[in-house]
Amino acid sequence: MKMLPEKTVERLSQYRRALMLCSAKEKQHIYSHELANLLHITPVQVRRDIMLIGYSGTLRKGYAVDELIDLIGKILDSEEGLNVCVVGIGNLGRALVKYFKGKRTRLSIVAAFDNNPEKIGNEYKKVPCYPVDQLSKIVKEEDISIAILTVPRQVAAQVAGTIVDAGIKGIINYAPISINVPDDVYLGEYDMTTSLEKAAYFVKMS
Amino acid sequence: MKMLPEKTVERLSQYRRALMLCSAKEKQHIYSHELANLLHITPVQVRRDIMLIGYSGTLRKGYAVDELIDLIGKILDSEEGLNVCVVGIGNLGRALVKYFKGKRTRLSIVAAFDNNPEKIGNEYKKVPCYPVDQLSKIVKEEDISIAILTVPRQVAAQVAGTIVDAGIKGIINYAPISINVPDDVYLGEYDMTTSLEKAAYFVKMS
DNA sequence: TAGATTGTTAATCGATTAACAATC
DNA sequence: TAGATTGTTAATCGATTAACAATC
Repeated sequence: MKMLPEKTVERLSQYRRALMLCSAKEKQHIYSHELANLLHITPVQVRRDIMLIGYSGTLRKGYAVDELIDLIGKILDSEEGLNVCVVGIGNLGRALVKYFKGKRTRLSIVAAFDNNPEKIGNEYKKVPCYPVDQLSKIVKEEDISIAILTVPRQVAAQVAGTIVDAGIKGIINYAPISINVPDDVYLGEYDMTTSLEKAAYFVKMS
Repeated sequence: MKMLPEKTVERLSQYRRALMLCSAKEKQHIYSHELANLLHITPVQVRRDIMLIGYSGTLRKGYAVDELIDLIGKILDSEEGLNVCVVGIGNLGRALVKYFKGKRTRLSIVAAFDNNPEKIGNEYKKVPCYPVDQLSKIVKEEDISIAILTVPRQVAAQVAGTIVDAGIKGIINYAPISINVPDDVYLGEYDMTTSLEKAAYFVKMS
């Protein structure tokens, strides 16, 4: 299948989560406007996204919840699953491990890395913590393809280099500085300072 | 001044941080292409953003670092400063407090809220923790205008209601569900599951 | 049938990039 | 002068929304 637009991919992830809540409540069909309300977007956008993934609803009945969940799974998930590591196991790293651990069968956090001797060798939510200099080795052993970077600003660039050299294919960067990666490595940057300053600007201006 | 585009506001926050690092290294001028490299964007975009905020560089010399920092401050920061609270002081809430505390003079985290009795009454990085049912009172007393929401999914909707009722003007939602707020309240939603699933999709497809 | 809903194309909007004039 | 750089308009690109046909 052709690559979907970024924003559609983001919404598919959110549709799935909303749909799984519906499924848990035994709701079997859902209208585009209902799904739209759950995500606070428009019904047209929902229908367009669903059109893009090639699914069809039933007129006057809406979309079959479980079918749509399965289809989104086929699109978003890798058949064999992907392994993820967290680099930097401070508060933010632990929040991520705690949140993701066990949430998805096809996306699992299998290792953490840190340089604090007190943390190395420990497990957090059953995820073992290794020293950063073993990153390359463990990434190969455990076949890890995505790294979540939650280290302090000062070491972010250097650690990012280590991660890229280890052959990681995607990095999610929560460190408060932009990092540099080759073109063939996916990079998502999420900067909490920027989020907060942006909110402050729009609150001030409104 | 007229409202700036969202993306420009985000980049201004990042320009400022990069510029402050330059300033700390006693670098006094910076070219658009240097600033662009630090953020991994194009020089044209840097120049266009700087044009939008009405600043001018010097031909062949670039932009004066400290002047630009000051101007971005005038645009992003409120003169009187804004107060912020964190609602839900788990790992993620603590990560945010630890990271922001003392970072900005015009944007301070002044309170945390939680319902866990072990946390109430404690301070974390000098930020006091109150029970959620005192939110409205404390928000008024401390003149808080922005809330960062880091509570579990199950209670997010309800807590969001409490926050809106207390008169908060901006919410940054890190809870893994979309929340509903009136039109006049700024809402930024940052969903870590979506970030990770998006990365997985593009890694898989690349 | 009338109303509600899906599916899809075309128009619009917002953001980025290309092109280039100005000038040190 | 030639080359490097800023500043700005116009073109392009990507995403959303409006409009509407189809149909249960």
